[in-house]
Amino acid sequence: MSPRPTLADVASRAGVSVSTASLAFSGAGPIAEATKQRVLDAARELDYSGPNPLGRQLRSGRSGIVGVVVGDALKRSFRDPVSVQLLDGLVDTIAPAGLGVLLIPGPTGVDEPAVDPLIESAAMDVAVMIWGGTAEDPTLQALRRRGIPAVVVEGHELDDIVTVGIDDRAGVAEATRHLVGLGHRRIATVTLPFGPDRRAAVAGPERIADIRWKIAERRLAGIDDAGVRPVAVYETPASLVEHGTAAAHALLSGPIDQRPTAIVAQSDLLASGVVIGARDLGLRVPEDVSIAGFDGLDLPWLTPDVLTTVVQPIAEKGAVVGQAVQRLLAGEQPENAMLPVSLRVGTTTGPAPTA
Amino acid sequence: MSPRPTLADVASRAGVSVSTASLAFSGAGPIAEATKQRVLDAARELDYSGPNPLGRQLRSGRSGIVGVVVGDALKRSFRDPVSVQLLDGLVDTIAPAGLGVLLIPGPTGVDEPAVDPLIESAAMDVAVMIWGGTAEDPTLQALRRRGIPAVVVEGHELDDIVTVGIDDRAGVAEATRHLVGLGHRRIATVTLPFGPDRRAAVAGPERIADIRWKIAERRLAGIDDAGVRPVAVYETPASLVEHGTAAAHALLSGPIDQRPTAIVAQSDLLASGVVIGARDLGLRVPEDVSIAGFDGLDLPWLTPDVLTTVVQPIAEKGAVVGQAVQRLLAGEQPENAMLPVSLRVGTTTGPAPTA
DNA sequence: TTGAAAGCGCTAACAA
DNA sequence: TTGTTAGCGCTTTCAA
Repeated sequence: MSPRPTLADVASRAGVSVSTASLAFSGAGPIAEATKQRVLDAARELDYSGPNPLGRQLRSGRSGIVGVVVGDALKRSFRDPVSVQLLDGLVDTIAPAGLGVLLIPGPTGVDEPAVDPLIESAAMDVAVMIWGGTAEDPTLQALRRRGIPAVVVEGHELDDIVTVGIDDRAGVAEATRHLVGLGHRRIATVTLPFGPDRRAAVAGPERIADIRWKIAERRLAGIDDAGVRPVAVYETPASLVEHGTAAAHALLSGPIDQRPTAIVAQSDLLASGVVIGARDLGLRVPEDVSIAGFDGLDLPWLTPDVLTTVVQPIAEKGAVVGQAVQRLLAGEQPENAMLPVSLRVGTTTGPAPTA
Repeated sequence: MSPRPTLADVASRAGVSVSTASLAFSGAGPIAEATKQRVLDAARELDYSGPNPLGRQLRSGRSGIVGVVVGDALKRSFRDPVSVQLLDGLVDTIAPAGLGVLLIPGPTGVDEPAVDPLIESAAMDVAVMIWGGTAEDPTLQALRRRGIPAVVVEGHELDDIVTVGIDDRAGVAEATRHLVGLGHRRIATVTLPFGPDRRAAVAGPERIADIRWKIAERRLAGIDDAGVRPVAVYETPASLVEHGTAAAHALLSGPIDQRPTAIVAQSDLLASGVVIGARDLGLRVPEDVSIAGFDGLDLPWLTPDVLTTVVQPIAEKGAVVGQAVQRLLAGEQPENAMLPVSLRVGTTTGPAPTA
């Protein structure tokens, strides 16, 4: 089989110059209809399927690729519907602009601090980090070094990157106040990971003072904002149902007069795990314990129960990220964005037990 | 800010030729250690972060990109853990080779037959379709036209593409025989989508004769292989819990002497939905109705129940796809692969009710 | 409306 | 071990 034909082959077969042939495909300049047809015919005859993107990319200096750094192994990230829906909103927004998403696995753990080779050397015009990242993040540093602009979701606000987040602090505060209003006084919380050194345990004050990832920190601060001091802060290694279940077992096994009457989880997956764990222990939800989540997901397996949760506009967040990406590509400097959230009261929270 | 430095800038600052500078970065030839250091120093001084991938790509004719066509809107595809775990296995396998995954949304519906523009014009060396695709699939045709080799998961076996699948037909047959062995005679089945025109309804014979997507067809054939004629075939629009629940409502609402005593679902998500739906109707699982699934997922929210299911090696399937991709890149012609499955008996199947 | 020519940034023969 | 040279396939001035 012969090598793939190039634009030059097509041009010579059509009896025109390469530049004219280019025009026939790009439509980026005036060209006689007849000439154009001749070029396209020649292309068909040669089985030429259009300009090689590699040539175009080198010439334009643009790859049309948006690198998306997911928080972790894909397997873990994508078990989280929040990441997936965000990605979906992002793709929907940038696809019309001809941009594609390159998946880049994030750091797998503390022990393996090396960034994925794709971050060092893949062609991309912009990068998106969908889950946090600290200022000294090696990923961010590598991107900086390469001069690739970045959009960070739920991260620290830094000067040289664009941040897109939600008002999660206020959301958690509202959920907490809702519980206080129901008479709850012993409130515990189940959090997202504090940083790359993921743990599954109740966190002490020193540990809490050393939270790396902003998202956990802000949502924890929301409880404080509501004037509540949680009776326990349980840190999970990932936003997954099973970690919520483990948290429930740890938090709810104590004597009735000491165990929390309400639990605020920092994600819906964790919250639904807490619901399951509470039931494992023979507790009724919400009669014995009230449980609130965060995200506003649809959790079909919880039906008929509906989680009380802080609803965040996930797809919209993805769209906002997509817009920021396009603005960066256009050479503009997008503003940081902060999207609002709202409390949705479901069936998993109720009056505090009177006992 | 000045334009990004190029290899030529670095070379001239280091007082060497461009090709020597190239060697300093690629290590693809003999170079004196001192020279190399000089080049790297010059690079650091100029804030040069390594060769521009675009140049390398054009030169080599390779983008290092594997386009992965997901079955549908990402949102839907990635709610399916099977797709996600497959992708994870694939990424793990090809990442060490420096290959990246470009996400390409598949066709959204019948009404919108256009393929994603990325398929027509994104730079990629190989394409992977993670969920079926028929011979006349526009996606496959576009790839063919562009001369991009393809690996298809769970699809038709075609001459010019590599197929990776599992022995699902035998797996379903085994699950069905397990039920027959438990005394079940009235067995219904809940299937994956038949094709792009997704429906949620019991399918008649004509509809069944016109299944487009191989995966549903093969798993249905497995029931036949076990010598069972299903009392009803319920087709779902997607492998999601809620569709399984709807199927259960449709299949299990009839009078006790007519309703199926066992249901074989073509996925675990569907099966767990069926379990939930059966319980909604006040039926006990497995006392009143036995339910078997397919995939072998961990479903934390089903605990303490464990689904009886056909376990498939999903991550391994992803790895096999990754190997096929690399072989194609090496110019070889990989064999089609068919991976084995095995039945895992859980707590959701039991003896047929004696009534 | 078309063509000639330059060059995007890099790598790889080949020669020195 | 290093340098010279050519060119990957394309787009875009600029001139005709």
